Amino acid sequence: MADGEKKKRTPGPIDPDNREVPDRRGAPDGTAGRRRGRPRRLDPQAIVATARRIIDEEGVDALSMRRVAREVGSTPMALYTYVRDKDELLLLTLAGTSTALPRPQLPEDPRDRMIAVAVHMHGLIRRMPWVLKVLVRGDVTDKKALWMAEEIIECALARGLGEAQAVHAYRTLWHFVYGDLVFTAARDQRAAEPDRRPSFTALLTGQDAAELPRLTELAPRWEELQRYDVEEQLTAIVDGLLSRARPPR
Amino acid sequence: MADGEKKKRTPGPIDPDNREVPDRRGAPDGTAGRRRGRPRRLDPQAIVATARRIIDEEGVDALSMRRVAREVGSTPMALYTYVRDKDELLLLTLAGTSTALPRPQLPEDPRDRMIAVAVHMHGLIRRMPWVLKVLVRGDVTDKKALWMAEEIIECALARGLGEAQAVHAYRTLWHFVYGDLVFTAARDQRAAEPDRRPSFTALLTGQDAAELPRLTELAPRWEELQRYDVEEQLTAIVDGLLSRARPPR
DNA sequence: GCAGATTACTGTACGCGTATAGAAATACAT
DNA sequence: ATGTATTTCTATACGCGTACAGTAATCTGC
Repeated sequence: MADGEKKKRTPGPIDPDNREVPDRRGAPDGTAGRRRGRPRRLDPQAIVATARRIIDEEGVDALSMRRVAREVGSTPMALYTYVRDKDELLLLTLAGTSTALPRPQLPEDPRDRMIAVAVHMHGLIRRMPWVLKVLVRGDVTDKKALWMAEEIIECALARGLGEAQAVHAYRTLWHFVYGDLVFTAARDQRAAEPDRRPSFTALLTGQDAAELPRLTELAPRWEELQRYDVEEQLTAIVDGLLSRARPPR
Repeated sequence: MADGEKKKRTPGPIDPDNREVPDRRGAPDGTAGRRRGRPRRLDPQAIVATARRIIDEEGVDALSMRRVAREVGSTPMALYTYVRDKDELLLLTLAGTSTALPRPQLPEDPRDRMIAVAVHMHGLIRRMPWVLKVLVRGDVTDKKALWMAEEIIECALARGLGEAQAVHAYRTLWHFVYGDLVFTAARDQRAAEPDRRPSFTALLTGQDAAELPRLTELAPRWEELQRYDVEEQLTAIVDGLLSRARPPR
């Protein structure tokens, strides 16, 4: 009790896989021994379930700690017994969501397979854009999504990349996918707002034309030129990454 | 006045380039005619300047509308006469900041030049991580930063890419850079927190090993394997993108 | 002078995430 | 029984971004 760090947040964490963690402290064996302190009145699973329901029904913006607390019949701060902060709640909510996602049919060729997985990854998140905010915090915490990393790395290795190179390739692809999704989402949202801020292309005037001739030239078609096919870009990236392999002899 | 949309936010916007917009409404010619309504008591420039000072001195987390209002001797809501929301204030703050950034020496070869610009871009933002939050909202609003887009696109064209391809290449590079920065920042922050959440590699147990053999194998070295050299990855991406050029004949 | 019109600002309020302090409810050692 | 340790939950409070409604100060046309 001297000046060391105090232990906090002792309660068992919520397991993403819908199995209650049986409180390792109660009994040394597997049998969930009785807890020591005040008994729980909240069900950790119910908290996550409520959060998920709110998100499903009204979108991620409708989710608030106060709202969840109200709906599970408690106070906001009580939730903090089970989650460190709102982000953690989101993370747990996400972890349970992607459980039932079918894997697509994948090509045999490692290169094509890599591309296909990356495209799949992109499309997956594109359809549930709210996870973007969460994914930054905990990398891909969901085991159900790890097969994509596994596949990409495996393919990279099959094409002769070293272990480090293969992992780097995975991260590079993921970073691009993430960046693309963030900006696409931002642009979509911007387009939805009525009084949009002028695109930078509108700012290009006389004196800029001298310094930025190419941008000035392309400005009128800028919006249109921006739109690319993600698969094409991913293909290019994959080819670039795979070109780093030492040639198979 | 019937059922049309009401006009709001009539006040002239703040010009990023530190020149006051002279209120186009007062007089048709250039002379800044007298304004019509109640005279201003706040200086738009001062608002942005104060925001910038707070960020420089105490970091972006210290910035709040209330704080800025207090420091310019006004009320929070008064600021909303000049900026639509906090994000816009951040955007304006950013726009003025990057003014005095010197361009680096660049290689002549288009490919190397592309890579160099992308690396420069990455390093630039890496040194002021708070801009990440802002950049999503408005694309690159700062004219002083547009030369990088210009250079990249120009190089891509020089290497035989079509106009659309060149713009796509720029966006692809930018999306990757952005994604990389976001995740790197997130990881740095996570590492700084004492009680870090277990990395996914710690979650891999028995049954996972069967489904995810490669990840399980790499798990012990995961943290180390993640770290890549950005320039290497950018080089690979650039090469991949440039390989889409139709061969110069 | 005086009545709008127009612009700039004030006051109040809402819901938010969460820090902090303490109260309540249990198990366990005495 | 009685304290003590442990855990869970409650109460209160802070600062946040900003919606909304009103007030104040100026210009313009009469």
